[in-house]
Amino acid sequence: MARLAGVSRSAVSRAFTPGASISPDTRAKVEAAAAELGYHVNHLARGLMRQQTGIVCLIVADIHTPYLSRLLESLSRSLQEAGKVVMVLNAGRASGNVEGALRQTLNYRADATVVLSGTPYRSIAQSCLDSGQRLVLLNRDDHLPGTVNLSVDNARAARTAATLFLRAGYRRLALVTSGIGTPSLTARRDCFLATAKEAGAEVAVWEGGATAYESGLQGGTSLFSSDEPPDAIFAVTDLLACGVMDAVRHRFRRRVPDDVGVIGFDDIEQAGWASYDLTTFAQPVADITEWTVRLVADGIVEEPQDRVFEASLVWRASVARSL
Amino acid sequence: MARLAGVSRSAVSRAFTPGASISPDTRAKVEAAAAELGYHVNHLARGLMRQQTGIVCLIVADIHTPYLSRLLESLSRSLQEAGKVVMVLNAGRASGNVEGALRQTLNYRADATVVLSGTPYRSIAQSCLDSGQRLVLLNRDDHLPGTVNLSVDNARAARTAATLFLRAGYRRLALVTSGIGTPSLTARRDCFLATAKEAGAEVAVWEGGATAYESGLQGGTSLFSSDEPPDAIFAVTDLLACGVMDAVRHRFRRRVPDDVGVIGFDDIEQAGWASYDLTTFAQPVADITEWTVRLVADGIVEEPQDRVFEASLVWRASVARSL
DNA sequence: CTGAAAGCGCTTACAG
DNA sequence: CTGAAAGCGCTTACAG
Repeated sequence: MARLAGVSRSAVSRAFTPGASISPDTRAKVEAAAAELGYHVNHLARGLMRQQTGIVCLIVADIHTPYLSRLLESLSRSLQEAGKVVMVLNAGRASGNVEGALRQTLNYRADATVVLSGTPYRSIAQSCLDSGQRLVLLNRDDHLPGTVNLSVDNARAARTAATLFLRAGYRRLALVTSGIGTPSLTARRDCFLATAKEAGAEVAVWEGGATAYESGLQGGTSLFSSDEPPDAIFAVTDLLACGVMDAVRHRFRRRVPDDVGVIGFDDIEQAGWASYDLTTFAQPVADITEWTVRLVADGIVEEPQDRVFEASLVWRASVARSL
Repeated sequence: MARLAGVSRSAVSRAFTPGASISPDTRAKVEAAAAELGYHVNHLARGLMRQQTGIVCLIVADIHTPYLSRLLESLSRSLQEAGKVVMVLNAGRASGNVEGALRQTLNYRADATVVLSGTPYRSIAQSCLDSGQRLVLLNRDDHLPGTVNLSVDNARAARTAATLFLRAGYRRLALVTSGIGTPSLTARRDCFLATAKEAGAEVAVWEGGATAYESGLQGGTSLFSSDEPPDAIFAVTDLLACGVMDAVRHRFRRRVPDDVGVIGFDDIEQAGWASYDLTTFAQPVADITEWTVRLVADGIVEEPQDRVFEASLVWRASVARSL
């Protein structure tokens, strides 16, 4: 390559390094040769010398899920636009775990890794930090020193949900959540329960299954099979909420929002579909993305700070308007 | 590292190479040292020497879409289990294009790349091939020599859809498709139209927008605003079908399947939800995944062969049973 | 602005 | 089974 261009290896290196001091003339020669040979800088070799590879790893499970796939889309796009390249490490049950993914992260000398699902052990996370990685955790509540936590104000949203129901005149509240107690879901549950209690309202709780449509279907069915079914249900996730609504409507012929109010969380695309028209809280995907890029790609060095973003209420038609 | 273990660099290399000749004794020493130092083999450097990096790139747009995110999940999981690591290159409009993604593929010396969305130019695809990459294209109809095409039998499915409608007694057929003429969508449209024509049935066509729920909503609305609305609609995609159903039901108060039959394509999760219960064709995700892994990770060298998989009919409740 | 040299962290014949 | 040496494809001081 250098030979064909008639210059030194250094020169070709400089030709592909933005801002390197090289004359337009030699650059042209290099570019011509590159075009002829189909030459592409080997970023792996480059990463070996510079102290960065340009790789940022995204550790995630349940990619097929509406919220996570949207976050993945947003993150991958923005990271890419910031000049990074995204490695996706699937940490689902069947496909290895968070630890294995974190190890890959080390093997490929990622500049940074962001954990969307699961919680890493302290020890391996520390290894990542030690290797110079930036580590950002999304929606975890454990705080590892040196990492950054980006999260959502679950407490406030859950409180709002309870308040909304009460104000609209619903009295027999219920909560549907999955059996997988991630920090986010637990926070939503606890705050909803606490707010209801303060207001003197009882809350029926259904907890089980994965965070999926089927669980919502089950939960809704179970709740409505009791002697005194609820008249308002906070489903801790839109997927659950869709299941709940379908149970309520198709299995029990109840109307939403007249007979029963429903609130979800995430604002997945389906929440806006006419069949659901679900009142919910929108995940601050843009904020999460923006800050992740800032932390991970822009090399902000100032003491990394945790952030809590608001999940904004999206008013739709699954809750009766206050009287 | 080698020093701490008291062995040569070669020895530590062999300790991490499965099947290398090394005594249990020195392996133990190396492992102990590795644990103490938190050492992880640098796969980038390794990739420089061996002729493979272990990286396989997935080029994809619209990751947030139900079908694509499911395929991505399946592919990433299986590739990972086969010992590969997945790089996701977002080729959406706003985030660079297929060419840019393919260039990254070259920069990172991927062992293989699979194109889920978009069609690469011949020239750059050729560069990938020249660099020794395996290149698999999903659902494209252009055939680049040296690449493998994995696709779905769109023609047959579309023919089946038309036949099903006709047999069930529907007479005023319609087709809803997006304005983006990907090979798959075009094939579905053309075969549906041809089959209907053979049977002497006219088909109203609505074509526009992205392949999304909103387009379906629009298409359904437009079709039903005419003097003679259809009584059966083949939506070329489930997302479109959901939009169509919502338009039909919520805007025109028609019943599915009594007043109008609907068939979709993809079998996304939502197609199975009680609010839709959509008859559709299931994408052969398992087949696609299996063959991709086989081609990409298992190093099958035999002359690469294109494959066409069947999309199996999933009978649900959006089409009336034949009389 | 340019080139020769050293080095990034590995692996792989090659001897032993 | 093991080590010394060469080399993968780059970048980066260091002189000029």
